[in-house]
Amino acid sequence: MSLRHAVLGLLASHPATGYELTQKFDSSLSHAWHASHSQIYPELGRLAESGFVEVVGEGARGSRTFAITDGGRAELSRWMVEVEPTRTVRNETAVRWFLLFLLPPEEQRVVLERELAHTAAEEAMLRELDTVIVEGGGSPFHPTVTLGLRTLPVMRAWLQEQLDALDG
Amino acid sequence: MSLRHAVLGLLASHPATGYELTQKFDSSLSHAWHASHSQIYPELGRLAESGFVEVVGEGARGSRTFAITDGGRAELSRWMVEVEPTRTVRNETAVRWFLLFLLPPEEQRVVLERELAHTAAEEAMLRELDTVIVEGGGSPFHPTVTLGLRTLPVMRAWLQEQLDALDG
DNA sequence: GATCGACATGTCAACTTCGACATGTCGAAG
DNA sequence: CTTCGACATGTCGAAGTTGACATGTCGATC
Repeated sequence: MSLRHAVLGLLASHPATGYELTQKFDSSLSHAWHASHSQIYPELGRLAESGFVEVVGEGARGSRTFAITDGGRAELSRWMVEVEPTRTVRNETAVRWFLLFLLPPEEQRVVLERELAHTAAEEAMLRELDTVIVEGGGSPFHPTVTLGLRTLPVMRAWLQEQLDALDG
Repeated sequence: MSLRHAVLGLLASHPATGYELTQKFDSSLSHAWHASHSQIYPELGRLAESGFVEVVGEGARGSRTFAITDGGRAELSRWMVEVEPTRTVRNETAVRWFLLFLLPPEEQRVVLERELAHTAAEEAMLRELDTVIVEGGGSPFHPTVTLGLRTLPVMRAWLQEQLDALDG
């Protein structure tokens, strides 16, 4: 279960409310792991019970800000360094790209154009995020943005090539 | 649920037994979707009930070979072209890379070296698969292998840079 | 003819995830 | 003063996934 350590990791970077964590799962972490608020709130409760996070403040509308504890930091390190990674992946887009060439050419074209547009949009979003981070003085997550900005053009070029091959 | 369409897609490429499909999920499809035999056999049953696949032969040890039907092919096309893709991803390795820079440098180094070794091994495996496919006269899945052979070196270079940055 | 590893299928309880429902607050704009 | 959208948390049944248990066959090697 990576959810537990993903939440712990986000809190290791900065204290946050469940709501803010949900937003981070929707934005920065969305390319690695998906989770909705209905998973995040119970998980925060379990992490608190384990002593890995604690409530450090209460704000408007009943919001509670959680922070990682020393025990939580130790657990995060232990998991990152000592626990053998689970290499299983679940990525519907990758399944679709994999199966694409079983379709008739005209259907391939429709899918390729949709994927090309989506990839270009992702790239634009990442470029914007990159600017925000650089101008904001950096972030421990910046290297991952750099990686995305290198892999997305490779994917976009590949999609374009496949599209060109349909015509050629 | 992509499992259904991943199984359907594999059968669209070639008839297969549940056992063979399990092997394909462990090898070629492993970078896109993970599933074990305990999911695949019941799914084959459900696909047969829906009329998307059918048993086309029985072999040794009670094995049954399934093939896609015309209805199955239509369903695969419908899903690929008309159903809006779910863009959610679940990738523990990506979570680990994302959280890496929250760790102390010495722990980063350990993780980076492990990931570098794993990425190099993946690359070697894909190169071998590429050779097998090219010598075997091609495959509808070959373009995806090409994509992997382009993205993996980008990732490997990135990992190496992060490692170099720890020393420099 | 015994053993062993790959082939082959199946079930099931525990756990994780999804999507809908539910409830309420706060600030801004009309 | 009402309305509306963002903020904020929570539960729960249904669906999907995992990992262990279970069972048996076939071919090759000793």
